[in-house]
Amino acid sequence: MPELPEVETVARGLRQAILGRRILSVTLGKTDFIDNPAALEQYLPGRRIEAVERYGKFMLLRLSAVHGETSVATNGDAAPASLLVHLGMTGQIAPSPAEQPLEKHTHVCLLLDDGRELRYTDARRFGRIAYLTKALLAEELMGFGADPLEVSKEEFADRIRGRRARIKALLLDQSVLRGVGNIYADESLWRAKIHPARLGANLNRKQAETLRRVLQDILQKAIVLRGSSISDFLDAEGEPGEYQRHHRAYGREGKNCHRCKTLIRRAIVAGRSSYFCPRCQPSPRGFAPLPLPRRGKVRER
DNA sequence: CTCGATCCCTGGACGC
DNA sequence: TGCGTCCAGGGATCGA
Repeated sequence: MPELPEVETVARGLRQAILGRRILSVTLGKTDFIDNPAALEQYLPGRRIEAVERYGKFMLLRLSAVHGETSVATNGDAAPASLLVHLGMTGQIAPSPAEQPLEKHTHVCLLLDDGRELRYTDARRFGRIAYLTKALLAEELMGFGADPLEVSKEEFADRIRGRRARIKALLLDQSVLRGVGNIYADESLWRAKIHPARLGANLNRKQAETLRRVLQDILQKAIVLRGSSISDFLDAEGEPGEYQRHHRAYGREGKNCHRCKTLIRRAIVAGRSSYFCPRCQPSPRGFAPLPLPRRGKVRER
């Protein structure tokens, strides 16, 4: 599940691999996850990929203007634009030699001017792709919260302590912080010894600052290790990440807490499976974890 | 404002 | 061995 570290890893790989390439043509498969498929076919060819940026869990491929000849490009769509890519749960994007057979679930192929194709595959199609003009992009990015790696102590505390929602819900809310998902929310709460079901407003300043600090540390370490591969995340080079080996809470139901040996438990918080240590992360009143499953469940390495 | 429920989608794990 | 069922989850949306 690509979150900030995974998306950052992919963006860096893409930056190395396709910066400066020109898009020659577009081939689409299933398009129900693409905002306006016709716009991709109409406006991408001829444009150069000038930058690859990350914004929360989005990747932004910055595209050059289409210059010169008139073509059919009307309504101001010759200006610089962006291709927005969200990997959803199972999205992968990577360049391949154009002659290489297509992986299953390949839905977008961008033929590049060096003979390769930038291919997007996504089994579940929870991802999103959109061709956006400058104005549409600005509109799209409105309403997102702070970058968790950049957010100041004061802003973080304000965004968390001013809210009566559960801390887990706040960490997952992209309008509070952009880029945190289920894995890094649980990992940072474990490190900060804060139960996911606690309310943001009930955290004191010290707890909020601890949470910010460990979240930043975890995200940075995860980026260095190229993200977590728990199901099928692969980066732009087709390589898995390594951070899953460092998970202390996520996916560890029934295993020992690395601090106190108590069994890690699971509960549904904010509609998501949440993993925590019932001893290190004291629960709010009346909040019970799910019963432990009798048989072992999937394990990560 | 905050909550839960529902939907989208497929592959893999699990139970019998 | 095979088949049905459940679950994973980011995000949108809707009703309470």
